[in-house]
Amino acid sequence: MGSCDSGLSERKKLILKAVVEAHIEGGEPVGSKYIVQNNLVSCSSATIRNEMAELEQLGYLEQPHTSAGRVPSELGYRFYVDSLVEQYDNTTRDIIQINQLMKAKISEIDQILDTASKLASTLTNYTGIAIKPKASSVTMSKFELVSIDPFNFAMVMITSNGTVKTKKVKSPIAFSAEDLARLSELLNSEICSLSADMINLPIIMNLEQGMADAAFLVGPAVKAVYEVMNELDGGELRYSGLNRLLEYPEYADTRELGNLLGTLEDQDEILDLVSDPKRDDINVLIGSESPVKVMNNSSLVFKPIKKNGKTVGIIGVLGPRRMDYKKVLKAIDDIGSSISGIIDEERALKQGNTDGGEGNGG
Amino acid sequence: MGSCDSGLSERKKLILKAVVEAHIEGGEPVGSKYIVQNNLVSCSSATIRNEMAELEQLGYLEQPHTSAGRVPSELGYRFYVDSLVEQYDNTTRDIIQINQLMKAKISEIDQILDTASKLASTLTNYTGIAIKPKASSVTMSKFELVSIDPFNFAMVMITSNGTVKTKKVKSPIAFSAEDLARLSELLNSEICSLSADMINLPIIMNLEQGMADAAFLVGPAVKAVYEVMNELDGGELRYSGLNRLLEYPEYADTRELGNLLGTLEDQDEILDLVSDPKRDDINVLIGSESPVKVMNNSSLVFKPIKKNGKTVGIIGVLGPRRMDYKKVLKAIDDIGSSISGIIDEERALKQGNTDGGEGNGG
DNA sequence: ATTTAGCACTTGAACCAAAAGAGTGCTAAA
DNA sequence: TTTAGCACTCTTTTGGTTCAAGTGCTAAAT
Repeated sequence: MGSCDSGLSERKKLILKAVVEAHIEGGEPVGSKYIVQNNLVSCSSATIRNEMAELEQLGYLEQPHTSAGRVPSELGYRFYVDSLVEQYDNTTRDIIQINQLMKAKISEIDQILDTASKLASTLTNYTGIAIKPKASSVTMSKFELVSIDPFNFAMVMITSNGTVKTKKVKSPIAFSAEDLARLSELLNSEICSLSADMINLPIIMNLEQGMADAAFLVGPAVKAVYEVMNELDGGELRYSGLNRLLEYPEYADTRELGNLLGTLEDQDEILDLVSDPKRDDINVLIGSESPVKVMNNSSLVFKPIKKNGKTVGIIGVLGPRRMDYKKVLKAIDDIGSSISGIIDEERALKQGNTDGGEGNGG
Repeated sequence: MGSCDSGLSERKKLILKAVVEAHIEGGEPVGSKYIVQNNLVSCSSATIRNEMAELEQLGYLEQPHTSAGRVPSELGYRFYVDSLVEQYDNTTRDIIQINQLMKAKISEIDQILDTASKLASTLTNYTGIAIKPKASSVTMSKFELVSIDPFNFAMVMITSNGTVKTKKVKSPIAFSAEDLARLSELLNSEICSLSADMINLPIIMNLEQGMADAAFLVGPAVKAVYEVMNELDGGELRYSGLNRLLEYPEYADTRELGNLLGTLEDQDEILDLVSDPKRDDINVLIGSESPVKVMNNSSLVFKPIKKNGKTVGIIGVLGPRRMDYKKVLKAIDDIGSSISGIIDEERALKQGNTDGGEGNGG
């Protein structure tokens, strides 16, 4: 294609590509030295410098300041991407098949909690959280594996209660597309409709046997399944309005926020934390009162949602330790009461309960 | 109540409360000078200093360093919160009524896009986005107003297509609970099932007349309704995996991220941006190629989802300008194709199409 | 004609010391 | 018991100096 030529010599293209990819990789400006040291182009640094100067003049590279390396300009990225797209258009695409997974129904209680969480966030201007009731003995009903690169793939799982979970899995050894397909087949045939405690050694060994020389994939995969099952077993945490926390200087350091988010993702800790409320009513955990270390500068206000005197969910607000407790307490209390009303109403409507226990798994 | 006493003198309580509230308000350590200047306690700064020193010894306050003001300790917050809760327990709680709103069904396409967005985020380690197809002529089917404080309330709205939207509204003048109730009644009776262009001046004047001396609420409320309708009219944007962006130094400055998020919330801009794709296939907007200023350091890769040759949704990935385009392009392309397959399959199932379109989009 | 080596130059980052500013603790007077 | 005043402490800001990285250019080598 002539348009792809752009009048750039092959070497310039090579250098441009090297700069773009090195910058994508590392995020820092790329110097001429780096390129020769990594054998990305075979000539001296001086030559690279000359070429880079020209590439800059042509608009493909930029210099943050005189004594820094080069960074791709927008045009540079554009050139890189266009050439990628071109090369990509001619490639056979391996299309992900995720039919059923995408169409999984979200349960009603999920929706209620989700809305509650959003409302809590809007009312208080902090992050709203909602915790789904325990759904004991979850099983998997479908697996789909998606390759990311030769060492990573994503597991998309649909569970018996209709939740879709995505998990990234890292393989110790590079795997092939065939390996992944085989693993998918095996998981779907062997693991589906098994609860967590039914996945025992014989089953794992069976899987490993089935995978033959790609048995190394079984361990990480099973671990991911376990994790998801346990997460769901212990309930599920959703949050909304994360961005509101960015307003507060407490979270100006991104690491602080990152840690907190990490903790939220790692739901176990939070779940442990709220699963044993001291008060039946509204609870306030201030800073390190919570056993979760990373929350030392944050507070959590939450309230269990009761149904027949049994906790079926939790809603709350997460924010800086110096949150406006007055506002938050009121909001959570109101929303909590409102939801309880809804749930009770639902119960009245369903009327199908025999022993007063819960009737649905989600 | 003896437990509330804690052996603190009334003045100490007053000072503690002042410090807590000032710190909640401002986020900075509170000095003795500040307290007297704002007339929070009526004595000299020296006295306050003495009291604060004692409060610190008692564990209610802390000093970040010698020459800083005081900050509430966890015990301080705890004391404050406990007294709040106590006072709160005796108050009549105004419970929010949001029955139907909470139970609104999320449409299937929403769920598909949501899952797609999550998957995109997992696969690429950036933020996934999904844009819902335009739903022209949305109407509102229910309003619920929730008071935040005398100057702010939240509007929770359920729309004809089943989406629940929450919006915070600021009133120019303080309003009462009765005002809000009346407004809610009026909105539900007058605005429901009207499309955006049917809300005209007579209707607004009618509302204002109905609100009588609280007519000042009508303007902001109608504006919020308008906004929601326009947002939904133009589609809806969802994102997931925001936290992944925190890993990248590009977003180390929280403001950068905050701006970006603000832009995402302000969906119009992004919607404009993607609603006119240059390619039918995969699109890449690099930095300031997008007309959205705030995205100068970010890139957006997206792909329209087609059905009968018509765009019914968009999925994509948002990340730093130096994103791994190779990975992202592949992921988006694959997911997009997959979704197209699903949608087509659905169409095949529904069979409601009169003008037989082409076979498949994938 | 092109590539390479060498060197002077530029410039942000890191570091340090001094000055400024804020708020306290303490003492002595009211 | 409260208040005024002042010395003291500790962070923040400022300014200047050094350091290291990477360049551009010139002259030599291929």
